[in-house]
Amino acid sequence: MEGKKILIADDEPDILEIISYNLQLHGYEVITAKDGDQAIQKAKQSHPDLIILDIMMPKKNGIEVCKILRSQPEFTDTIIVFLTALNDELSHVKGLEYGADDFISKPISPKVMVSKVNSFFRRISKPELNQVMDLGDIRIVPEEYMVYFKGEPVSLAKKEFELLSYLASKPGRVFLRNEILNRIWGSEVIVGDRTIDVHIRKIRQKLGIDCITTVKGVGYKFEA
Amino acid sequence: MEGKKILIADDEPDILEIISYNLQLHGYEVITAKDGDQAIQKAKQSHPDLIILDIMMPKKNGIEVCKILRSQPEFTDTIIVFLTALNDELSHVKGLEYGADDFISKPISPKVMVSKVNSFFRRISKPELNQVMDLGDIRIVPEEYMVYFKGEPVSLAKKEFELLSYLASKPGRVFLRNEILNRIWGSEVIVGDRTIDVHIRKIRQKLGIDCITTVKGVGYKFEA
DNA sequence: TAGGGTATTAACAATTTAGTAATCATGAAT
DNA sequence: ATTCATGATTACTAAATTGTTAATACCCTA
Repeated sequence: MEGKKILIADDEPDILEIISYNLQLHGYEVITAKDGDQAIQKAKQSHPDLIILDIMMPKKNGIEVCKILRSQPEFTDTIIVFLTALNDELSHVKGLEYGADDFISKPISPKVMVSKVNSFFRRISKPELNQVMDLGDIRIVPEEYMVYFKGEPVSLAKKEFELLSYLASKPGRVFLRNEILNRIWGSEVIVGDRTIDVHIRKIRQKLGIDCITTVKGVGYKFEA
Repeated sequence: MEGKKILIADDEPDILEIISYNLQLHGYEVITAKDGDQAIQKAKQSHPDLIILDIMMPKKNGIEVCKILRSQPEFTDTIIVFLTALNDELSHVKGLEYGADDFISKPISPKVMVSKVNSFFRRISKPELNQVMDLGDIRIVPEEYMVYFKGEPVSLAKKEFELLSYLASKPGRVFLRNEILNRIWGSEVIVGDRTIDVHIRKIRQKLGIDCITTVKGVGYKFEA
């Protein structure tokens, strides 16, 4: 990943050190911050592509930082990820509310950290994602969060839209349930088994046609 | 190839000696056996990545050894290769029928032997799975969980698809019923003997042509 | 050509998996 | 404060897949 910028905020210098060292080894540009205020300040001046926030930090905690950044237009597209203690359910919930994209549980090995970071970038670097997609009768316009069926606008909710865009990003290709969960819900968020189905159903309902095919025991695929 | 284990079974000590010496020079770990029974015993205790079997051996011949090993779950991914006399067509045919992956004709120079062995590992180490398979009129696209017959899409259920993909992964090679069970159902799951047949039937039915040949008493093979 | 073993087949039963509708919690909008 | 949309969950239903059985059919060999 050539020269992507990552901001890491944590109050433990050791962690900051070891993580940033390893990420730099893999070609990332790393900026560090040791508390919440610094995180905000550095984020504003360097515009990172990915921000990793420890929840527990002096000055402002990770959630506050996230909340503040998310409210600014220039950070709407930035990936924001939290570092959380292993079973910190509350932070997960709070984090999601304030626009976190995913979570990383501590403790974590540098190796795993790097691979997680790689996957975040893989996730967003899909070029299709911000481009208008024309697929037969269906046109997906990410900019507007809108889908058009034969020219008629159909408004989908956020999750529905993301789901449809994801599937449509590679028509014909089957996406496993797990892949979908990881991509749309994040790797550490656990949602019930039927949740995907329900969203799929809503999409089918709203579009009026069945452009999504079920592959039993495997997953779903988009077909024009 | 760092530390791959190779088992060679041949009843001529000279051949054993010269081949194993040369393979060791190239960084392979070599185990030798001088007859069929020993080959089976050593295979079980050392779990080699590649097994080279002379056809003509005391105790049990190469084909018998192959058949026995192939029916055990732990050897489904092991490459098994036969040493055959140059024009021994019959052994070639028989060998394929009992699950050999390839043949090496005798006499063979150590140099050629080493390069053949290298190529076996190269072939195996790249995961062919997920790759589109084009086999005459039939095209298998794992990504889509779809099979095309003369361009026409044919949708198979999960098990059917897995089964077909497996057989088609090596056209001409016969897969023993046990191998199929181990690979598609896993070694813990026990299903009746007729189950495979039924799935094979469905595949034949859906595809409309008989690309799967029955080898009575042994197993099935894919043929384009 | 009769018999043993083996595969094919169709019908059925079991199991697994997805679809659905109703419901709840939450936050945003009015 | 009430309403509304979203998103998740639940319990139930529907459907497809998968496995079994049992009645043939097939082929080799004697």
